Amino acid sequence: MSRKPPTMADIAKAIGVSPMTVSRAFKSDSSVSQETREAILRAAEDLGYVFDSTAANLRSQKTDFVAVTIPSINNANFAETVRQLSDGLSRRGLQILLGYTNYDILEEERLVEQLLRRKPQAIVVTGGRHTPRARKLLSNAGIPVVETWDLPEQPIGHVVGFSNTLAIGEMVRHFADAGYRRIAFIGGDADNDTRGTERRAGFVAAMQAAGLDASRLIACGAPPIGMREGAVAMAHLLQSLPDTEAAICVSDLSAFGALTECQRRGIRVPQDMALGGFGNYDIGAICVPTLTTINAFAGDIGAKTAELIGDVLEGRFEPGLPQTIRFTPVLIGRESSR
Amino acid sequence: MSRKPPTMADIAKAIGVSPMTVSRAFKSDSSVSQETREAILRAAEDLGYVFDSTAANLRSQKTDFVAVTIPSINNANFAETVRQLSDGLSRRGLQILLGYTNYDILEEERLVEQLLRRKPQAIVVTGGRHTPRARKLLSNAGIPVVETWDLPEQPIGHVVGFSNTLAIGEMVRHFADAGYRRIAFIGGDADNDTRGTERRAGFVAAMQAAGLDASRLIACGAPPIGMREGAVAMAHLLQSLPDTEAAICVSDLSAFGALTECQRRGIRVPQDMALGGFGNYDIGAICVPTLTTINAFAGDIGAKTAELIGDVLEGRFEPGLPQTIRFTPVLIGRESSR
DNA sequence: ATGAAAGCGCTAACAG
DNA sequence: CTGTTAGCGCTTTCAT
Repeated sequence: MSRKPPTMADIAKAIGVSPMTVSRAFKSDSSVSQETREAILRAAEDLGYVFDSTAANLRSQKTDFVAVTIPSINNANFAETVRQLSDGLSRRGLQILLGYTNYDILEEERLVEQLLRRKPQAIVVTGGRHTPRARKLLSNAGIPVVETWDLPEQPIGHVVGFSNTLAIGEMVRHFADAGYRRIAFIGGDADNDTRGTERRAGFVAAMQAAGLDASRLIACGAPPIGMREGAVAMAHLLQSLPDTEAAICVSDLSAFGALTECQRRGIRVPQDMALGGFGNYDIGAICVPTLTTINAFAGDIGAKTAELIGDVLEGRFEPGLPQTIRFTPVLIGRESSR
Repeated sequence: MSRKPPTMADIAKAIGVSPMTVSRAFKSDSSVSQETREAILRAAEDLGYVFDSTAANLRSQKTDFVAVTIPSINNANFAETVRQLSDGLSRRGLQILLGYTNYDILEEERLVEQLLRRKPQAIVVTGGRHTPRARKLLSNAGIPVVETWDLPEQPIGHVVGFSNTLAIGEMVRHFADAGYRRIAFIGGDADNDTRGTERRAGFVAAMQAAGLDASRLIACGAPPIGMREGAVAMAHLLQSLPDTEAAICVSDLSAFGALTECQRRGIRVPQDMALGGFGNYDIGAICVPTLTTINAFAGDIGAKTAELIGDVLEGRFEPGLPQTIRFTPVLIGRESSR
C-alpha cells in the first residue's frame, strides 16, 4: 500500500479536464465553471489529494513565507510580538518561519542565511545590531527587511521600534520627581544584551542629567535575565549598597525577582525600597505590590510590522522607500513606587 | 539594477563546470575536489548567490520541515516544549514550521491542512483531541505524526505525553495526606481546554477515591487561563465557600493569581489557605511563598519528541511501529502547602 | 471557460 | 571526481 500521493494530473485524468483547470479550481478567484470546480474539489477529497506548495512555490517564485528572528521564544514580550505578527500575517495569507538567535549575532547570521534560502517574501529581525555579513545578506535579499524593537542608527530597511534609552529616561525622571535620590540599575551588563545595555546607558545618562549619582549598577549576567537573576541582583544590591532607595530593573521579570528577595528579607516595597521594571509583563500588573513599569507595546510592534509588510508587499508604498514606525513607550506608575 | 538573482547555472558557467558539480559542492558529504569546491564557493559569494531551497525541495521531495501546532505561544510551558523541540530538530538539520490553534480544534484542522501542503517531514500536534477530518489528514499524510502533552486513547501515531489525570491525583493525595479536607479546584471548566478538563476530572476522581467532597469547583472560563483569572477565581471561592482549606489550580499561573488575591485580603498562605499549581513554571519557584506544583516536564517533551522524530526519519525504528513515550509527572512540595 | 506548451532551479539516476 | 539527461508538480503564458 501507500502509493505515490495523487497530483493535480491525477485529478485531471479522473475528471477528464486538463491539469490547468484543476489548478484554477484551487484558486478562489480564477474562472472555472461552478460544476467543474465542484467536481474537481470532490475528486480531490476522494483521492486524498493534498496541494503541493513546494511545486507552486518554485513555479510562481512565491512562498508566502515571512522569516522572523527573535532572541528567544521564552520571553513573554517577544512571544507577544510574534503572536500579533503571526495573527496579522496569517490574515494576509502569510506564514511565519521562525528562528531563535539566542541573543547571539553570529547565530543570527547563520539563521538569516538559512532562512533566506527558503525564499521568504519578507524578513523581520529583532534589534539593529548584526554582523557585517548578515547586513549584506539582508540588504541583497531583494525583499522587504524590518528591524524591530530598536531604532537602529543605520537601518537596513524598515523599522518598527522604540527608543530604549528614552524609555528608561522617563523612568528615571519619574523616580527623581518622586524624591528618590539613591537609585540603582539592575541588569544591562552583558555585551550581547543590546536592549539591556541601551537601557543601562539610558539610566546613566538620565541620572547624570538629573544631577544624581549613576554609579549604582548591579550586574545580572548574560540574557535571558529572569526572575532568579533579579533576586540575586537584589541580594547583591542590599549587601553592597544598603542605603539604596530605589532600583530600576532591566525588565519586569527581574523586578519581580528583586521584589521577592525584598519580601523574604522583610524589606517593605516601596517604603524601604522602591522598584521599577520594564515591559509591562502580566506579572507586574497583579503581583503584590504591583510594579511600576514601562509599556513598550510589544504586541503593537508585531501588529504594526504585519501591517507594514502587508502594505509593502501589496504595493501600497513607493517601493524602496523605507518606513520607520516609532512607538513612544509609556510609563505606568504602580504600587512599587510612590 | 536588481537583476535576476544568480542560479547554480550561473556559477557553473563562471567557473567552467557543470551545474551538477556546483550542486555537489554545496553538500558537505559529496565528492568534489578541494580546489573545485573552493572556487565554486568563492564564486557563489562573489555573485551573491543564495541557495534556493524551493527548487531543491521539489526535486528531492524533501523539505526538512517539521510542522508543529501548539495552542498558544503565550504560555511558558508550550514555549519551553517548542524551544527544546526546535533545538533538537535544528541539530538534525530540521526547521520548525509553527502554527497556533488558539485552543480550537477547528482552527487546528485548518492549520494542519495548511501545514501539510508545505510537505513537512513530520508533524507534531499538541493534545489528542482532533476533528475527524484532522485525524484523517494526519493519518493519510504519509509522515510520522506525534501527539504530545497527552496520552490519547486512540493515538494517530507516536505519542510523547503524560497523564494529566494521574498527575492531579498525586496532588490530591499530597493535600489529603497533609490533612486538608475541604479542597477546591480552580479551572478546567471550558470544553475546549482539554488538558484543563482532564485535570479537573482527575481532581474529582481522586477526591472521591479519598472519600472527600469533590464539589468545590470554581470556574475560570476559556483558555488561556492566566494570573488574572486565578485571582478572580480565588475571590469567588473565598466568597462562596469561605471555609475552604486548600485550592488546587489548573496551572501555576492561576495559582499565583490566587495567591495574590489572598495577599491582598490578608489571608495567609498556607496557614489560612493552601495552594497547589501545575506545570512548574518559573514563577512558582520564586514567589513568596513558593508554590507546590507538578513538574510535567514540558521541556523534556520537546526534547524527546525531537529525538523520536530524528530516530524515525533516520530509520532507527521499525517503520510503522508507533512509539509511546510516557512521562511521569512529579510532585514538587513547596511553601504554599504544608 | 478551458487547454497546450514550457519551464521555475535544483538533484536523482546513471554514465564515465 | 565529473558530466548528461530528465523531471519533481505546479503555474505562467499564450491560444482558443
